[in-house]
Amino acid sequence: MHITLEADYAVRIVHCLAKSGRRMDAKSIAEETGVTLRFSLKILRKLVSAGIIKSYKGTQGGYEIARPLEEITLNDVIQTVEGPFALSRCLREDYDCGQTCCGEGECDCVFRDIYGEISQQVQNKLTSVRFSDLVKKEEQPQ
Amino acid sequence: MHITLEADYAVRIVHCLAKSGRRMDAKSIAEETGVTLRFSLKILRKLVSAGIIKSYKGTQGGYEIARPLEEITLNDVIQTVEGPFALSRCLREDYDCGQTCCGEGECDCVFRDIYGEISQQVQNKLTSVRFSDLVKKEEQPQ
DNA sequence: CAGGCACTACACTATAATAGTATACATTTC
DNA sequence: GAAATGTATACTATTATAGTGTAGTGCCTG
Repeated sequence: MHITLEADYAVRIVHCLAKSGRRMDAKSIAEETGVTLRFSLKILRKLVSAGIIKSYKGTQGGYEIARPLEEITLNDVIQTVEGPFALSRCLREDYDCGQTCCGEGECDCVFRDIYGEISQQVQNKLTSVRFSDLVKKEEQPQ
Repeated sequence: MHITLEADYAVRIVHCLAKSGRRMDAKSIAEETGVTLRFSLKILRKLVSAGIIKSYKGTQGGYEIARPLEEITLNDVIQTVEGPFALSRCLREDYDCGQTCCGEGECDCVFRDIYGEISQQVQNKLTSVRFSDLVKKEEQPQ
């Protein structure tokens, strides 16, 4: 029902890096966001793979935002961790709902369309939120 | 991330009763919906408590829809099983997100508003779907 | 008015998904 | 070349979901 804690953490982490505007090492990110170091590292790697942040090894290494904040949306970050938002399992391609109404593999019941539409709306909404806006909003409260 | 299977089953069950328009016993409902009998019974009880369906004991007992189909929405059914839709845990009253940005008990970060707004939209959408429409839609396909 | 049918109640177990951790390794800078 | 920092993969713990067991209650029918 909820987005996972991991996705929630990922959002916090990107937000943290976006706010700072500088390179930060995993330890600082973990402290700042309240996520354990190890779990942060795991999430950071996924964000790197997704091209949302860049990593640098060695002394003075760390992570920084990889592209303009205008081009990073909430949906990008959440999707990196848990895939595209789907209200019901039957929207997943590989899911077999087992309903008599539905054929093999592909669910075809009346609810699929409704769930699909709602999921699309959620994705659109999440896509409309850019990290540039979030950072701006906090700099000038109100 | 997804609504639970239980909620999904609950929707199928109400839909099944709505379509039939008659009293049905748990066994028939279970067969019709593909949900195991025991789990059906559990869900049926919740739906009875919520006033969505009525139950009758004894021989010739069973379940039937308790109010006009126009007054039963997808949201009613899903909410009965899993409470109001909330995209993130921090929307739950009792949840402490542990973030440094947030005070005790009440989360106050920038994302809360966004998640809250989206959750409200999902609820509105789910509330707009009445079982009367669903049954009608299937009687006259297209 | 008794017997069985059908729902009720609650507590328990199993499974799966999420959350978190351990260990070993690969780069980079000083 | 040593310390700092990220990478990779596999493992364990915890929680939530899904499903079951057992006993009980009320109602209809014969």
